[in-house]
This record gives sequence, C-alpha cells and structure tokens, in this order.
Amino acid sequence: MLKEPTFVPVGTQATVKSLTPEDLESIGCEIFFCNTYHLYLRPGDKAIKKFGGLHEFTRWKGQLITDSGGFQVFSLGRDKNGAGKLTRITEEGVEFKSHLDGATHFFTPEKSIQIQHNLAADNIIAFDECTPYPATKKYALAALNRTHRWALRSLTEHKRLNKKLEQDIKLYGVIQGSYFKDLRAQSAEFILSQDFDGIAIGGVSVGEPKDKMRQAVEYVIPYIQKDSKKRPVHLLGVGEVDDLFDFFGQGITSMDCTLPTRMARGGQFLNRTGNQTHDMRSKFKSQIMWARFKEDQQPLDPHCQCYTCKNYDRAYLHHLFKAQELLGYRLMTIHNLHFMIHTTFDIRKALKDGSFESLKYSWLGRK
RNA sequence: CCAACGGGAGCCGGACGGUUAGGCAAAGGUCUGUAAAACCUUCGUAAGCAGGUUCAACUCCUGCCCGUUGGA
Repeated sequence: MLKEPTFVPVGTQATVKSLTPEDLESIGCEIFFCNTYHLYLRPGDKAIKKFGGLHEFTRWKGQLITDSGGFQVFSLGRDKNGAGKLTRITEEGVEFKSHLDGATHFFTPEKSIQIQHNLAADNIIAFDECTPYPATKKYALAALNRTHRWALRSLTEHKRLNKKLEQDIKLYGVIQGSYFKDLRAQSAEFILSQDFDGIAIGGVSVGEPKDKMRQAVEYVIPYIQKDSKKRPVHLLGVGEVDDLFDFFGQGITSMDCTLPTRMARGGQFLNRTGNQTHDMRSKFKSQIMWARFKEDQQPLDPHCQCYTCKNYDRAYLHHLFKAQELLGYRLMTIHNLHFMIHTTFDIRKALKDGSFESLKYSWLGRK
C-alpha cells in the first residue's frame, strides 16, 4: 500500500507504453496501474495466472494496482465518433462489447474481483460505475446506490478469494457521487464505513471543467481526513502538474493518470519554465515539434535530471518526433514520468519539513 | 528519327466539360482510473508552353517543349 504521496503511471496493457521495468525503476517509479478489462480480453487473466500473476509476467518488481474495469463502463459507454456505445448497465453488472472483436462479455463485481485476483496485483479496486458528465442528480443517485451495492459484492468476493487463495491483496472501495455535494458526502460515509483496505475517489476528470473536478474532490476531503483507520486514498484518473500540489497537500496519498505518458507520445513535454502563462493547463507543457526547437541545443527542461535531459537536446528530440522514430516516444515518456514522479518526491519532502506551502506557491503562483 | 504513354499544389495522387477527391508535408490545437505512437483545426485557387473549340477546359482538338519506355 502507498503511505506517502505517490504518482502512479498507467500501464493499461501490462506495460507503461515504450518503457522497460528497468526504465521505470531508474525513473523512481514505485507502482503502476494495469487494467482488468484489457488484460481479461488479451491475453486473458487465466493466461497471466499461469505465469504466476502480473509480477512474474511483466518482470516488474515494484508494486502494481489494477483497475476494475469501472472506467471502461464510462469510456466504452460513450459514443465515440458516432461509433456507438459498447456497454449496457444492469443491476447485476455490465455488458461489454469488446472493442477488439465486438464479442459480448459480462462483468459483474464478482467477476471483476476474480479476474483481479488472477492478475494478482498488490492492490485492486472494487467494480464501480464511473458516472458520465454531465449527469442528472436522479441518475447520479441511482448509479451511486448501485455502485455501493457493487462495492459490497466486491468486498465479499475479495475476502473470500484472499482466504481461499491465501493471498494478501488489498482492496480499494470507490467513492462516487458525480458533482453533487450531498451525494459525495453520502458515498464517502458509506465507503469509509466498510472494511476496505484503501479508499479511491472516482468519477472525476471525465470531461468536466477543472474547477468542478477540484470541487468534487474537495467535497470528500473532510471525510477521508477523519478516517480513523488512516487508510490510503487514491484519486483515480487525475494528474496534471497542479493537481499534485492541490491534492497531495490535502491527504490524497496517490493518483494515477495517463496524461504524462500519452502526452509524451504526442510530443508534449512537461517543464517548469516553458510557458509564460497563468493557465495551469498549458503552463507546464510545451510541444517538441514546434518549429522553434529545430536547432535548440538545450535539454527538454534545464532543471531536469532524467536520463533524457542528461543526454539529449531538444533538437534531437524534435528530429525524432518529426521522423516518428520510436526512440522519441521512449525518451519523452521517460522525461514526463520522471518529471511527475520527482515533483511528487519534492512534495513529500516539503510536507515533512513544513515547506509545502511555499513550494506550492513557487510552482503555481497561488495558494 | 519513329512510336506509345505521361506532364497537376512543396511532394504523391484518383476522378472529371461546370462545386479544386484524398493523402503526405507544413503551421497550430486537444487529451486527466488509455478503443489513444491518437484525435481535431488551419493552409493550400494548382494544372509544361502557345493557340483553338465551348456559355464554361485540369479534362476535348492542334502545335511545340520535357520525361519514361520501346524500336530504327
């Protein structure tokens, strides 16, 4: 489990795209996030179980956490370029149409937990519904209550399997409630009252404005801070640079996000000094393919100590991306993850020695 | 010298007597539990040259130029 603020890279298909476990280790990565739905479809959780689980399969020595498939209820459930929805939700569970071959699969909370035990990450997540945005209060409430029932079913199945398989996997329950203060409160109280090993906050960063996202999280902060068991709290799917400061400072212990790795593959790199702007969304990022970097001999970020910045300049990265060379993706992913993880390390340190507020202000220019 | 085919945007390229397919490249943007090495904008008023036919020519006709291939 994660006791200190931790940034969790996403490696949906049992790989953080383009990186080896050694790369991850050298970046300072302690844990990454795999996906139940994707690995169930391919190569199949049974196949991974034969190898002794994800650790053996991937050769990754650090921690792992698997998502339950709950996010795919949302992401596959929305129309994508008119391609149509791939899910159907009932009380029993969720029917998925595989994005790979269109075959129908049915996920229940029990099934998600069974798959996750087969995958055997250190930490797993209860099956939930990531409610779309915007949602009516009526729908959000119905989805919330269903997610709570699924949480209990997940918990029961999880305990049964931990005992049966003599495993010590940790289960996170997920707080939902969309953007409604009372629903978030209700969900926080319910999830916290149950015997989960960890608490997750879900249903944010699904297309809403940033201030709404921040507010939805802040609705539940008081509850998690009062948790007598002092359990770790994972914020699902959040991880822009300013989010690290906003949430790690308030008791969130971990968050995962695809953004640093996905941005890297699109040529965008994180840096502290790149943009003269107060817009947090673009303040810390630049695009290596910008014409201005064609002959730039500086590293991506002059302050960065990552492998990429210590060895290569922007002009080379610019070239690699223009030529769509694979090395570019790898070097850029190393940089962006290093940036997120080491910024998180700085936050850890600052929280311990009391300098957090000034560190945050120096980055964001606000409290 | 003869013959066939061809000549279009920075490049590739289909269609077609009337509204410039589509790519690539270029310049920007977007993304928060990865259907994502993805997606979205913008930008292209171009037709070897000279004439002709036509209300209208990238398209049809004539000549020339250039290229490829084959032949003498």
